[in-house]
Amino acid sequence: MIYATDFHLRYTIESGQPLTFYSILKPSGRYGSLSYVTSDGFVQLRYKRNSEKIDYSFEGRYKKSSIEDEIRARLGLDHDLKGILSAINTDPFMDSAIKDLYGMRITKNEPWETTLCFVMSQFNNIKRIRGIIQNMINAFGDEFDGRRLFPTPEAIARADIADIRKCGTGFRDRYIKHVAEQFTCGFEYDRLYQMGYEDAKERLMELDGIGDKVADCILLFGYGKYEAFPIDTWVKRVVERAYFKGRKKSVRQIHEFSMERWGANRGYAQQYIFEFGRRNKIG
DNA sequence: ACCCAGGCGGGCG
DNA sequence: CGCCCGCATGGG
Repeated sequence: MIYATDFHLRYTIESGQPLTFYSILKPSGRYGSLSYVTSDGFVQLRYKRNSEKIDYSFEGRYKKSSIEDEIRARLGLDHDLKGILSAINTDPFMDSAIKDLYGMRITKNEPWETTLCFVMSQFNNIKRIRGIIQNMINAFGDEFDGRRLFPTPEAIARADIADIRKCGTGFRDRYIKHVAEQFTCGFEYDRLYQMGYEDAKERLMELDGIGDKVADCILLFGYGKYEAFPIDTWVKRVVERAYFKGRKKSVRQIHEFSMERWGANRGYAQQYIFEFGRRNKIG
């Protein structure tokens, strides 16, 4: 049993971050049930009304002794949400986003899983990304008790590029193949945990198919580096509108602005801007 | 039919 | 640097 306060399950899951939570969210307000798959197994959660407790069950290669810590980490439940949000609440716009979405947390996913999902995300939409990821799970995931786990980089590295494309990846097929090969051999992705944000980002961007925005997503959702501020079409438009009277700004200028305004927790600021803008169709 | 989607790489000035 | 272009695919 996991205890969770200042937590909104639906906002967290629906805000486009842990894309492999492809499956079943049965929402009811801030509560609901959720099941997701990783490369290690399957997890089911029930966040119960009134008790603010999360019931869980799991199958796969998880250890009973550490599964609660893994779920807490994945859902961002150990973050000091109150403290972070009060630190980034610098203006009326952010204040309304925070009031609207209070309890939304930044999840911590596996680096490889995050990388695959966000390489897939370029020039794409969230609904279709989820479908393609599901296809890749079905096509390349190891079988466990009749179900498919999240595919390993090895499975995709040795796959035929035409079979990758059959999952619906489109032109991203060669990026996916390349990144999987690098994760299998040559790219020491665990080292990025020890590296500073700037260095880690530079290293990620050496890979074909990973640019400024995708690198920031990987660092934010896959490595827990909250200095990352992914700038997609939504965030760019919303920031221009809310903070620059609608004037066009370059990605570089928005990076500098976010750094000055929100500092070390600007990744959280980004997530509230993104989801608030998307839900209210601002931009 | 037309437009867009959590962008990126490459080529140009 | 900044700007512009093509890129697969499916849903509104």
